[in-house]
Amino acid sequence: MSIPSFEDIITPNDQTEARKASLEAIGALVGNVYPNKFVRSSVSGVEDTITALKHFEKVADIEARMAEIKASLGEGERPPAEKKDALNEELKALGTVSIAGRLTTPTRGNFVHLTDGMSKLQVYCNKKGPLALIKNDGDGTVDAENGWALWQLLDHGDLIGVEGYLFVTNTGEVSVHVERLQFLTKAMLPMPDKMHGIADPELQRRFRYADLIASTLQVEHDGLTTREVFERRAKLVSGLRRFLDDAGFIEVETPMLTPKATGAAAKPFETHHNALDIPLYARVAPELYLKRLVVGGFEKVYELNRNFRNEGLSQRHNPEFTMLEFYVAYMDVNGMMDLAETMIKDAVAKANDGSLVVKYGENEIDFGKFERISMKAAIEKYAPGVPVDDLNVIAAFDEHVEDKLTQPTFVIDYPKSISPLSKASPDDSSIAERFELFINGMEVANGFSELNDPKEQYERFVDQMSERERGDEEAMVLDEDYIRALSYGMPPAAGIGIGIDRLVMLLTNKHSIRDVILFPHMRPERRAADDPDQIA
RNA sequence: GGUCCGAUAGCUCAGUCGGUAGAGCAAGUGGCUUUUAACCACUGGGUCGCAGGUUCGAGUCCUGCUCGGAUCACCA
Repeated sequence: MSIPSFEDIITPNDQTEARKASLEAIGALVGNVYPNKFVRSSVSGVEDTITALKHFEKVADIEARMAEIKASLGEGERPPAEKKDALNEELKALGTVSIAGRLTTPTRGNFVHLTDGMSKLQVYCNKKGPLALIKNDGDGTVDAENGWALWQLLDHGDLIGVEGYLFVTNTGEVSVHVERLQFLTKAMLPMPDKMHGIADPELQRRFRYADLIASTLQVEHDGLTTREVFERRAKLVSGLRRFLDDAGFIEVETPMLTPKATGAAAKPFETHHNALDIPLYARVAPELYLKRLVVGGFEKVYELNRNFRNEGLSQRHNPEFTMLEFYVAYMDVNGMMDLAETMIKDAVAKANDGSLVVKYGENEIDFGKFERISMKAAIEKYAPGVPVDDLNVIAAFDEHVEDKLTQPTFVIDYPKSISPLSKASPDDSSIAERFELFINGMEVANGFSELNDPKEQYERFVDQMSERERGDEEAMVLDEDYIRALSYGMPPAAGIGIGIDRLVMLLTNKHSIRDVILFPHMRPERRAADDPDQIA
């Protein structure tokens, strides 16, 4: 196994060679081509990122007034000079702004947009000057002669800092008139296609950084940009956290590496701890740890983090996925459905601009109302005539019902036999007090009244172990310590696990889980040098 | 793992019946310099995923492989 050369990784071509030549020429002008910092101004009261400036009251006001002026004009007509000049006086009074960003277009003309990833701001350089460059010599030495020379050496995608004053152009766009230009970092690779971005889903996922750059460079796109997908994901996650924190929950972190992979029916990833010389398993669920904490007196507790399951990949399955699990003491399954519904509505509204309705493919999903239906009633409703008995109820449900549950639906009354951690219904001992939430045919959440009788839990584990011996690799493993914990007395409690990635898919109209995970698992890249077929 | 589809310039894509490898963007040179995705002119850029086969001749047809996507199976 040889160490790849730099050229193995960044294969030279006409594009990289041109950028390398540009970088050398820039170095001759500015010195260090990888300076350590650029101090942005704070005209807007906070550090002037491009986004902060765009949202700055004064700038927004000028833009609004210019929009009004433009609205009164005919097609192609330009704003009258005296009105423009008046706005420019106001902008100039703000003084010098210093902003930094990535060039969204080549510097062919005098105008180019800089982006901070979220917003764009136009900057203007005049060949006739005055246009200086700031050297990267640590002292900020100003070279009054070579600003334009530097400008001409810049490439699409380079990162620069500019100092100048704000003004509105003849066409009415707020821009920065650059007086001093500082080179910050070179983009050695060409930018993605400005019209289409990165179209190949493999490359989007493998080169997520470039896909994210494309989000802000791209001129047109259908639906949300990749950047917007992950902004929405962040809003959902923070919305869920805020809801739970405000409701008095405590957030905890329980082990990711566990001596037993249990708490869910799934195949684990196995690893080995050298010092202890024991096998460890990446957790398949935090469930049993969280309930130990309920025993310990954390009556409202949640964990929002990754689970790992060593199973096939699909549009809806990634080997690691994010789950929100929480438990509430003294609550039963019905209380949990109420709570989950309230929480999901709250978080969806926060992430979806206040609306509870989302478009998903051909469907419109309304988070405003959640149906509740028993598993058997659902089969009778969606697959009338299909015989239902305790043996085939799950198979019949999977086959005939699941994909018909488009609107948010709590399916209740699961067979106890497939719910080894949940309490039986007081009315029917073969039924578990359990629900699953389905939206668009996808299982989004799973919850139940938690079994807290240590003896019965032990027996359920023993049943699971005999399932394992019959070859069911996913049957749960007995956890002796959990039985001990329950023996201290766990209050009656309800718990739930919510698949965050799937919820994000619904909110972003994405049909593959890999589009809502920044770095989904892919087969490793193969270099030509590793490929025996390609070695001459 | 099965089936189907795909892989052509840095990016997005065309390539007809098997007959000299194409466009737009990006890049280079020169011009222009208050523009709103693409200003004007010229130029360079290809192991057509990899390997083999059929053929006088393969981007195109056949076989195998690699990678990806869709779908089924498996799986929450």
